[in-house]
Amino acid sequence: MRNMNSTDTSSRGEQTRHALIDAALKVFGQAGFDAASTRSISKAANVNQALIGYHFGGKRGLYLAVFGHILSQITEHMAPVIVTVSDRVEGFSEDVEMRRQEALEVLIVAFNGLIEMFGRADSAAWVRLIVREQQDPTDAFEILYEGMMGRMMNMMTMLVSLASDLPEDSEACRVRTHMLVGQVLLFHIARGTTSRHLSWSGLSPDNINTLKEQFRLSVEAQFAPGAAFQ
Amino acid sequence: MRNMNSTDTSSRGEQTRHALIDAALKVFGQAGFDAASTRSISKAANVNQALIGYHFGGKRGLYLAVFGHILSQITEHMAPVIVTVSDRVEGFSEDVEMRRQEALEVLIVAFNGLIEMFGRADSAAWVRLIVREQQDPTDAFEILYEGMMGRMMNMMTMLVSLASDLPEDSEACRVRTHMLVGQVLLFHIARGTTSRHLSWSGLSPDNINTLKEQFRLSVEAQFAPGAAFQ
DNA sequence: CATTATTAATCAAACGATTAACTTAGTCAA
DNA sequence: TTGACTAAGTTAATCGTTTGATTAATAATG
Repeated sequence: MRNMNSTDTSSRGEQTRHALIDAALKVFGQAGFDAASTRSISKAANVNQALIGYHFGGKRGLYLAVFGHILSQITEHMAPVIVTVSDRVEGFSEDVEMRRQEALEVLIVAFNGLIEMFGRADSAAWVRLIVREQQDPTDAFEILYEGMMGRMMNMMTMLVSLASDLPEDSEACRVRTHMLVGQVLLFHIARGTTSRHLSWSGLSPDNINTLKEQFRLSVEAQFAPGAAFQ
Repeated sequence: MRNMNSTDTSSRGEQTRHALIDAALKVFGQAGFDAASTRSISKAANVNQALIGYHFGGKRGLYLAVFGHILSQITEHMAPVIVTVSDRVEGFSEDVEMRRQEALEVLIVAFNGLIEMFGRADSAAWVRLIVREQQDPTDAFEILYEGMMGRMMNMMTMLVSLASDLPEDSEACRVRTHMLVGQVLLFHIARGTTSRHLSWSGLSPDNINTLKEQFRLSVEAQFAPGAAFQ
């Protein structure tokens, strides 16, 4: 019964699928998987409820399709960042101290890409979905991690290793990388506390700039030549 | 037949309420508010389903009661930490440099308290609930923030201010404080990524110690006398 | 004219809430 | 000590809704 036509990208069915994924992204993000009803999603997409079953096999199938969409969004945004990082890493100096400084710069570039991606207005919906999946990951999270997030974490870890004296595969290096990610992501994850403690409503471009600036100061201090990094 | 005290805290009803809150904490934490059914909660509590309505007015009332319970747990754990901090702050030196060093030490003590609290085995259930509430806070989150979390954030901000040159009410100071919290909390919030990137399953006492150690190194570098703070 | 897509209607299951009957426990007059 | 009386607590059953899924009939497409 169900059929995924991949040649007609703007066929009738394709439009419906797109409308459903778009609406589902918002409704799932707002309410979570269980609280979101297929009826509210189909209504938001201006589409008959039975079409969810027809095109995606069911509610769960639509949910997974949403994560496929998120993955493509993230990939699209981070691809140029990854290319930039790869290019610059190849040209790193032989000198240890110079290379540390270069790696530090690239590390900040990479994290700025992360901050900007999560700062985009339309990312708010899928940040919620990702956070929910983090709690007890399912197949949906697997799509993201295998597709992109794992790669990004490894890239960040490599840069941290180059910018410090920590071996790339050491636990300390991975923990410190994780902490850097935490410094950035909590502003998006813990909106409840963020909005109250900082009196920020949402994350304006100004707020994003403040974030990038303070993160840079923090990282430069942590990776300063004299810093006790072991 | 007059053994039972009339002002007792372990009357029949009180036992039922406790059993329900205990079970609800687990089920709500596991599945979230919507996916958790009153039937599954009452079954886990070995109690009739109608008693949720009788004792708490309904599902939502039980949910709020669970957050009241969480608040008391957090308060219980953090109270001694807050006392310690308050005491030591009062005895801080007049000398600026010495005070910075003292504040840094106390800051680490305070954060270690935070790390230990979230590291407790039984905290996993309510960490999930808090994270869920962070996304779009309701009355339930208000209970936590007004009751404890706001106070703690302000305390941390004060310590950051004393350990740096940042004014306590400056945006930079609050942002940096928030980043420190993020360094610690992401390990509990983003379990999906944590477990994959670090090959940690759950958070063992060893992992907690690693966390404290690496956090201390990070903070000492960030607050080193030479660090460019602001 | 056959494939693809859409529609309204309907299904059984699960949901939160509520009811009325029933049990337990503490109070107090006799 | 007893036993009727009352309030608090508990129980099984049922209420009306909403849920995700599925059906058969219809429409659009190329």
